[in-house]
Amino acid sequence: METAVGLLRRFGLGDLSMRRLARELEVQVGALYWHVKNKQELLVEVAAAILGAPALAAGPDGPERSAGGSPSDGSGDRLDARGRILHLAATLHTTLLPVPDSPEVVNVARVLAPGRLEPLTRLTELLETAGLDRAGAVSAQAMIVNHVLGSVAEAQNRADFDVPGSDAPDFRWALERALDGLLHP
Amino acid sequence: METAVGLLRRFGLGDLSMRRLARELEVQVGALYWHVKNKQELLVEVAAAILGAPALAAGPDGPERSAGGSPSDGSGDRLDARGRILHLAATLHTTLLPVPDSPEVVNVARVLAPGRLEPLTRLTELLETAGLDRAGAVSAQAMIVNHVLGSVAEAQNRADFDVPGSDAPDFRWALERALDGLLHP
DNA sequence: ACCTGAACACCGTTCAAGT
DNA sequence: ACCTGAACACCGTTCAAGT
Repeated sequence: METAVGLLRRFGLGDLSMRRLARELEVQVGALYWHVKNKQELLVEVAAAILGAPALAAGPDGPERSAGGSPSDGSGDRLDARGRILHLAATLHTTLLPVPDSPEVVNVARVLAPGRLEPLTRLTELLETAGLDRAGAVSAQAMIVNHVLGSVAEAQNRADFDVPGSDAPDFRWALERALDGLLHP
Repeated sequence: METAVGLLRRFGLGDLSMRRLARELEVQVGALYWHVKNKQELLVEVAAAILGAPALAAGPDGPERSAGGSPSDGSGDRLDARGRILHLAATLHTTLLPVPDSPEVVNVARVLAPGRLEPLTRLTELLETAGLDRAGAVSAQAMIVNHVLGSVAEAQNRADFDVPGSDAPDFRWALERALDGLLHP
C-alpha cells in the first residue's frame, strides 16, 4: 500500500499499474494477486488510504461546540453544521488536489465500496444534522462530492496543459451558493 | 465516427480501443492515425457527436418566450432563464444516461477542447442571462456539469452491480436546490 | 491522399508449480 | 502462506514502405 500510494502521488494513475507496482516491490506480477483480488480492489484500498489523512479524521466525538462569533441569520445549530460541512468539503479538496488523478481513484472506490470512505459517509451525516432528511442528505452529499472531485480534476488538468488563465471556476463560491439552496430554511 | 460512436453506445469505453475500432472498420490500426492525432482526439470527436443530439440543439434564435403559467416569486425574466437551465441540464442527463461511460468521454473533451461542446457553453450563457456575472456563470456551470456527469456515472455504475435499492440520490432535487442558491435573488 | 506491415513498449489476469 | 515463471489476450503509437 505504501508503494502503491507513493506511485500514485509521484506519477499518477498511468504509472500505478500492477506490473509497475510489482517491479517497484521487486516481485513478480502474479504475486500481487495473492494480496488483492484485482486492480480495482487495489484502487479502493489506495483511495481509503488517501482519505485516511489526519486532516480528514473525525473531530472529537459528539456534535462539536465552537465558541467563535458566527455571522447573523438562522439558528446557531444550523450554522454550526453548515460550517462543518463547508470545512469538510474544503479539506477534501485540499487533500486531493496534490494527488494526481485522485478524483478517478476516489470515484472507483465510491462506486465499489462506499462506506470504506469514512469522510464521505460523515458528510452525509453532517447534512442530516443540518436539517435534511435521509434522502435529501444523500442527494446533497452526492452533489457536493461530485463538485469536489470535479473541481480537483479540473484544476489538475488545467495545471497540466491549459491556459493558467484566470477564468477558472471558483470552487468555494459555487459550494457556498449551492449549500444556501440545499440547506433551505 | 459512426463506428466509434456505435462501439461506445453498444459496449462502452472498454471496447472503444483503437485496435478494436480498426478491426471493425476492416483496416490496420495505423490507418486511424492518419485521420486522428491520437485516441484522446478521437474521444473529443465522439463526445462532440454525442452532445450533437437533436434534443440538445439550440432553440430558436434569441431568448425564447414561453407563455406557460409559471409559479410565483421573482421576475418573469429570471424564472424563464431558470427554467431553460433546468431543462438543458435534464436533457443532458437523459441524453448521456443510455451511453455507457459517456461521463468519462465528455470529461476528456471538456478538458481538451471546451468550446467543442456547444451545449455546455450555452449553459454558461444561460446562467449569465439568469443574472450571474461572468465568473459566477463559469463557476455555476462547472458545478452543474459536474453534477450531471457525476449523477449519470453513478446511475450507470449502480445499474452494473449495485443494489437497485431505492437510496439513490435524487438528481433533480439536488439540482433545483443548488440552483436556488446559485441564482440568489 | 490514404493505407499496410510490422515493430516497440507496454497492459491485467490466470495458474501450475515451487518453497 | 506466499511467491515464481510463463503464458494469454490484449493495449496505444510510430513509421518505412507501398499505391
